[in-house]
Amino acid sequence: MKRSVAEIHSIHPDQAGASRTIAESAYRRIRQDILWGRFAPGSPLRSDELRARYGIGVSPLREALTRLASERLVTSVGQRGFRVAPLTAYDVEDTMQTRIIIEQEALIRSIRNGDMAWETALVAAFHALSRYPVPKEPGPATENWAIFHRQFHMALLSACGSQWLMELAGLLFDQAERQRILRTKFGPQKILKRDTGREHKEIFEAAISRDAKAAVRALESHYRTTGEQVVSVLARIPKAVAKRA
Amino acid sequence: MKRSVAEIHSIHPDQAGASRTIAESAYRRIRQDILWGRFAPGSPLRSDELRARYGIGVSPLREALTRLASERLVTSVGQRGFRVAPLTAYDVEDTMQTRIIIEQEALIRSIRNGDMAWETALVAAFHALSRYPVPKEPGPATENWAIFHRQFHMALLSACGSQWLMELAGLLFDQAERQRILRTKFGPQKILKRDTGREHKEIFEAAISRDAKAAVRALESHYRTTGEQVVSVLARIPKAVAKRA
DNA sequence: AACTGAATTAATTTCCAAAATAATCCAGTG
DNA sequence: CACTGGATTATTTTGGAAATTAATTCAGTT
Repeated sequence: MKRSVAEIHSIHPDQAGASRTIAESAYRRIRQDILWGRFAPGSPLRSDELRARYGIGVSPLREALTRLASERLVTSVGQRGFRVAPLTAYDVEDTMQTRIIIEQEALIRSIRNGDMAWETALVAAFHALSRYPVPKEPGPATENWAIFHRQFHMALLSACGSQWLMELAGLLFDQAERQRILRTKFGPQKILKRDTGREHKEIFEAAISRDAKAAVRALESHYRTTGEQVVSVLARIPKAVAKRA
Repeated sequence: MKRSVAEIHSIHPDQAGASRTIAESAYRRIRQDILWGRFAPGSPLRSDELRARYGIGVSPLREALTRLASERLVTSVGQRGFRVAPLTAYDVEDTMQTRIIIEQEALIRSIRNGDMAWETALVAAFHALSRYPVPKEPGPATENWAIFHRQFHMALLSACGSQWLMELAGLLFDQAERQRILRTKFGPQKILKRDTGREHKEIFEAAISRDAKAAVRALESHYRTTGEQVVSVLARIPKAVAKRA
């Protein structure tokens, strides 16, 4: 039994429709704030502060944090509350490698199974991404670019036929996304002697021409470079020092 | 940077120490009840009923269910509550295949990296599993066997060095575990013309003798057989009919 | 009968105050 | 001065009542 692209596509919170509950929307807002580095890695997420910040009660807040903990964006220790997940070189490395495992498989299957709908969606996603100017500095334009970026990468995999692979790929994508954002936000500007547009083009063209080997190679190198860049500026990223042992 | 076996080992809820909060223990108890098929796939999890059953308030209950939803053991639709995740042939197939991808990689790395501590832990886990009588019918003995079974499979992978791979393997193991339990609980008894003990022995011996190829092959066939058996009795597994469209 | 929609009932979701636990402070002691 | 233990304060966690939303019932109409 196989699933259509449309069925599997866009299962992720980011693109899902309007939130039906406060807990859901709190989850998204906090998630976004963590992804965009508005809380330093390791910093405590105190319930009163967050309640004030998002204007909600404890129950939906707790629900949101629990959910984020299960995807490793926050950590939680019983009776000692929640913190933004810290970030170590090990985490970056591990995320990158695991991501490659998952996406490699998904990409191969996608290229094998992809029908015309897949091609079309991919072309569209690539076009949107390539036409959107790569932002020079943080701001709302950057956040838009990030949406197109995510959609492009997910579109690549979307014909893989596996709900689990899609979900795990999304999960790890967002982990890497936080790392990437922290890097651009706190790392030095000049590190950017890298042509991301070209890298995407390479992946795209290999995928569209059904060259699985080349596509996987390009994707892997793309992720590897990102990972290495993050590691190289890790020291500059602010970390909240654990006050409470 | 690499992590020790001990660090990565036993990160999963099942084996973690005593729960520090009610929400945590509710999470475990409900989880266990779902895994062991005490709620039919698709059946609604009504908050009043669960509160009475586990003797807890709404807040920890909700937290537990949210957490279970994030690992796909329950589904949730905003404003319409939670249900035990349904089970389709697609789910079984997808879980199996994804599991193979993850564990294959983890097992290869584990065999490559495993030190003496890994070997020792593996020998111990295998011994415990092989000496424990394979239970004929459901009961507490079966639940004990399941613990040893899980520990053996995780011990195989425990030297892979990747936290993510371990976590994802655990997640998918438990998905497959629910499927397996549903099968033994509701499927016909006689299907058991299968020597699980032999299969484990094969995997174990290949791993210990550092034959990655053979180990992966044996593991894959082990999982494939399990998956096929589940699919074959899927129709017999009770499903709650959706009363509320 | 089949359909509509208002009224009723049932369920989930939220807020908040009380309870439980952890962190901090501080005086007293060796 | 370091250290212990008890009191104080800060924070998390929980239970339940109130608010919100969904499901059902049923009278009125065609």
